[in-house]
Amino acid sequence: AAEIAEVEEYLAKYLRENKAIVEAHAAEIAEPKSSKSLLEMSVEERERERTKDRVKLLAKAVQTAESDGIPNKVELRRVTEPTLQPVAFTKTGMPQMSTPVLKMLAGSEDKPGPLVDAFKTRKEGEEACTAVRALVQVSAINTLLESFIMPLQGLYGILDANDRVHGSLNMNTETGRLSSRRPNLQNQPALEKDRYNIRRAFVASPGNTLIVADYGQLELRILAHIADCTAMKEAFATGGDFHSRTAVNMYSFIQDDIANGTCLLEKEAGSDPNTPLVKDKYGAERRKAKTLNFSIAYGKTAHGLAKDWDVSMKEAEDTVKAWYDSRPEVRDWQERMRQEARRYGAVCTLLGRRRPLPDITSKNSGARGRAERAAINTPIQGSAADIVTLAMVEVASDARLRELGYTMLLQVHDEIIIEGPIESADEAQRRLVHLMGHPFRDESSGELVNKLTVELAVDSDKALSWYEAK
DNA sequence: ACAGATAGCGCC
DNA sequence: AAAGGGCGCTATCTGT
Ligand SMILES: Nc1ccn([C@H]2C[C@H](O)[C@@H](COP(=O)(O)OP(=O)(O)OP(=O)(O)O)O2)c(=O)n1
Ligand SMILES: [Mg+2]
Ligand SMILES: [Mg+2]
Repeated sequence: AAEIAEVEEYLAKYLRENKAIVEAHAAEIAEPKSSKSLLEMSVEERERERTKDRVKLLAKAVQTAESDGIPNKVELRRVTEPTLQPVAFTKTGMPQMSTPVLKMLAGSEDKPGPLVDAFKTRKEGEEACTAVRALVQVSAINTLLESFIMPLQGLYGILDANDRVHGSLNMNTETGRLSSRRPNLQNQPALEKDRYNIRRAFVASPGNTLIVADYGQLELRILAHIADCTAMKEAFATGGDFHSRTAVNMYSFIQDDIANGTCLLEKEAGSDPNTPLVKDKYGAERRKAKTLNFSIAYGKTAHGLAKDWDVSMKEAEDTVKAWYDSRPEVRDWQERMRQEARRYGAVCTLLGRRRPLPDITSKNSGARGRAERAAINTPIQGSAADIVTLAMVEVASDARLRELGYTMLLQVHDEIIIEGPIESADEAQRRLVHLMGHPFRDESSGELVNKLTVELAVDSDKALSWYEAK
């Protein structure tokens, strides 16, 4: 609601500033769109159509989505054609109207983009830029409302008689992960992105609690094991956290905080237990670092890095090089996986799940590059899925958890959620963490063990709602 | 009017 | 947008 109010306020301000224009063009706004294509029109007709589209755009922007909906791409295209040079084209050759393109065209309040020059007067151009900026915001919020809020409000028929949701878990992915649908419970907004507090809608039954347990740095641990990377395994053996380390490298203010003694990189023996860790104090920064770590690990190039993170090509190259130089075995292992894919047309996971990669020999460099990156990702992501599946089998069949009244609700790739009576929560939580940390069954002894050469660390929390369990 | 593709949002 | 990987949902675009 706060977010919607913010946008409405923005649009209201815009309305005040542009009301006169909208009113002055009431006639054109009322007039239906010409059925002719822009190409068939005379110069005068085309000019009138563009004026019409522009003022309709303004009118819609100030009305917000409730009445007429927000302008669609065709309308935006008609406003920007034909004087504006298209930035990019769709597959079928139409000028692209994607969000990055629109943002670029509209620019910022201080510095309008090229759209400003697409109109007869400067004033008209600035108005159009303001409208497009407003529309990009409204559009993003609309997507959130449509794909997360409205389904949970029951607008698409996915609720049962008690207003509960029962998403399906599917076995349909290339790597062995599960997916979830109707609703997708594996992509609900989380943490700072959960601006509507959607996760508060997911609650335990009365008398019960949710227990959430998530592996720490799961795929990096598996990479260290499979590639047999000495530096990574040593780091994990002493409680190392690569996402935190990367966050420190990325943000000088975290470095300062650590130098100041008011923050700790990782938990280590003999350190003050009251000093907060980077992981807890800088969670948002650590999540950005996580994205960077996995992006590089799974084949992101310096070019892509420079673009996405807005850094120089030099800095991007140094970053990728440093990442691999500190993990030489990973570089070699990835090359072996590409060779394996070329030789056998497939790669395998820890438990032997096999993914065919026919495009590995494609003459299309785009398709081939994709297959090469899949060849280095699938053994890791797929092995992580293997391990989580093993853990889920143990959780589902565990006699103690059953006695305590706990049932498994969901997995989110490296996270397992169970629900049961509050009074047994502590023991159930310890049990869940233990099962996830020791998901393999030893053939001879029948004991649950961890067969990897790295520890499987598990973070866990419990709460009445999913929102609180973080 | 329909079906498949695309765009843009979210998660791991 | 674009040479990180793996997904799903909704509205819209696009071709028939
Ligand atoms: N942008 C992302 C996010 C996640 N993953 C994969 C690798 C992760 O290991 C796994 C699980 O996601 P988490 O968010 O739980 O990440 P980690 O387990 O690595 O970190 P944390 O210690 O915060 O749980 O999903 C990925 O490939 N790309
Ligand atoms: Mg994790
Ligand atoms: Mg996770």
